[in-house]
Amino acid sequence: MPKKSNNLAIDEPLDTSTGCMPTKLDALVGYALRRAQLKVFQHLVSNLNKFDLRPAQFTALAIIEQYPGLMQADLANILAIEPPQAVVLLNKLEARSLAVRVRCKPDRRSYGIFLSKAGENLLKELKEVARLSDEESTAALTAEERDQLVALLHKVYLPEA
Amino acid sequence: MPKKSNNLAIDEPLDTSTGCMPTKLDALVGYALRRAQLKVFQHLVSNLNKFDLRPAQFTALAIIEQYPGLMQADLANILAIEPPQAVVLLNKLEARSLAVRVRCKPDRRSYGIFLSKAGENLLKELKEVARLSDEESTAALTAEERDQLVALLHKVYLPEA
DNA sequence: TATTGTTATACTCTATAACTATA
DNA sequence: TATAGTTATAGAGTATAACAATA
Repeated sequence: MPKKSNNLAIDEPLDTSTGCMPTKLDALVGYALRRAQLKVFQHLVSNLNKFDLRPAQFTALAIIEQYPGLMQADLANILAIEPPQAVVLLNKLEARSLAVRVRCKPDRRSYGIFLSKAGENLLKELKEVARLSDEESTAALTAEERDQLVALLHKVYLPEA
Repeated sequence: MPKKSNNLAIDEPLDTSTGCMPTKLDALVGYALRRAQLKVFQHLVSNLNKFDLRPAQFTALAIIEQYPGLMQADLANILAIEPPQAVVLLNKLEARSLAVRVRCKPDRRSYGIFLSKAGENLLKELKEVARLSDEESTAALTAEERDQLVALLHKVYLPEA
């Protein structure tokens, strides 16, 4: 019979030191998504620390490259953040001369946002860092499984499909 | 030839109103994970709002059910939060009489944490809510794809495997 | 001296309302 | 009046240091 070491409902003390305990919640998509996202995200955060950048700042640079001249409101929409957050984010990028706001001629309320040459160069490097960080934090997957995972995730969050 | 409507690098204004813009970043696992997680998580948040509960509180209830009598430090470890966060979380659960702290006889510094009968009953309901929320927010997936996704996510964040 | 839980604190992220300047 | 951007502020979530009680 099992030994009884104390008066609690569990006889064996839990060993929660291994970093990640499997629970019954793992069957939920939302729970599994959260745990996996947290791991991959934190790995990227530590890789971007060397550049004194946050993931959202890297994302913003990539979006500005893809849509040069876009307005702040569009950047906020694509990043899924509120306009006030876009302001502080852009302030930091502009203070580091990675991006610039250019007053729009036809509508002088808005700006066109562009990457600086320095921003372009840094982004090129960051993309490789992100790709590598991705592979490292999902090293348990084969390349094929990684593609499968990304395809399934797209089905979840991209419209139409 | 394409019409030129302004002096920006893009000729056509962006339509970012559709909720989610595809970008080149979608090829990154981390980015896709984040977007999908955000969508599924926010759906759960709005479903749990009816119960005035946050996802972490639901998770805590489920973990306490699985490991009745566990210590606060273990709960913190499994939830991947810091001990001070576990304190406020448990304070709220205890204030609503969903969980209880019981002083541990052999080591009077620690508590054993248990669900109340009300906590057990509520958790039963919450599990169904979470399962349904999961299915709704991943309605673009077949049941088989959902299982595939969960299996791939486990490979990413669970040890050994 | 070390450990469990706690308090206090701070820093980030997020969300909202109110303001400005243009339209 | 409506819109683009901004400011101010408040609420979560998260992390650390310092403390009390117990071992």
